[in-house]
Amino acid sequence: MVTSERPAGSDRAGLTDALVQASFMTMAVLSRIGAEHDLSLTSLRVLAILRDRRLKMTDLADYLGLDQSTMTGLVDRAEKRGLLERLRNPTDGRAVDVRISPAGAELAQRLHADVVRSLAPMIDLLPRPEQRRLRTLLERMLTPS
Amino acid sequence: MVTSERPAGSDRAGLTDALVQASFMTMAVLSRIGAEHDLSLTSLRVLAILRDRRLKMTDLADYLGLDQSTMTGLVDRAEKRGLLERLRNPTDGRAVDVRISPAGAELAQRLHADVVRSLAPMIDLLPRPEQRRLRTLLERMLTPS
DNA sequence: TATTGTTATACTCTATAACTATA
DNA sequence: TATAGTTATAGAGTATAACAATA
Repeated sequence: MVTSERPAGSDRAGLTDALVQASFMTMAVLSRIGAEHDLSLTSLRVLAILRDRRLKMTDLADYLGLDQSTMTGLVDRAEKRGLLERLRNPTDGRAVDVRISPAGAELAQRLHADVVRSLAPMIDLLPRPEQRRLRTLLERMLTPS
Repeated sequence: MVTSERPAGSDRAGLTDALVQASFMTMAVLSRIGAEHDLSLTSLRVLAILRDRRLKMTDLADYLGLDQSTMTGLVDRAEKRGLLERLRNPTDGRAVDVRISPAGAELAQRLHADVVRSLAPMIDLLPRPEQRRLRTLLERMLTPS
């Protein structure tokens, strides 16, 4: 779970705990950066996802694992702040597309740079070659090739 | 000018992205497991933290990076469900200690096992020796030794 | 005076249920 | 009928400000 003690039964438990702990640390950084711009973790994610994509409300909700009604509120608030735009879907009259605005794209870029910069102190606790190894291992775990 | 070496900013960006992606994946698993027991990610964490510790409200809030007033509500709800107990702090009349209850400890153990089991499919995408390497790298990053 | 915790308040996030419009 | 999206509603999570009790 969160604590770092390892029940001496399974090998997997140790890696699980390390992964969970690293995740909470990462999320804390993302949360702080979001909060500095009045953005929740979810809004941060929406912005990141829409950086290079235009999606229907439904697809966005599926992507985030949220209900459609939740998406409505999220997009409402982001649109009101000028970060996103709602558009008519050209092929389905019921659907609504969401696209990032120029201001939103600019913010998203700044946020990403901020995340990289904020995680650097943690990452740099590893020497460069180990950083590369860690990245490779994580990517192999994320991409069931 | 401080950096005369090849800055490898893109190196760091790659690891950052992998770390963020792995974290979101991990958090999704934790959220789902929490939701199955009507627990938020934060409540899940509280339970995990108190598994082997008894803490003052303030220390708990600091640990989680939350305001004290937020802790009040979290502990209220968990206490009402019989998962935690409030206790008088023996040395400071203002302070309130929080301790996990027997029922809470039992649930926490079940949750931890659930997390290990749920992350196993992802973890097992790596062969065992690589799992050990990943764990070592993560722990080295988490523990500024 | 400073610290600990709670309460009051307000806003965001979230899901469920009911609704409208389109397919 | 089924799907896409919104609205209404309710509850949890969160912070800020004001407060009481204790140090």
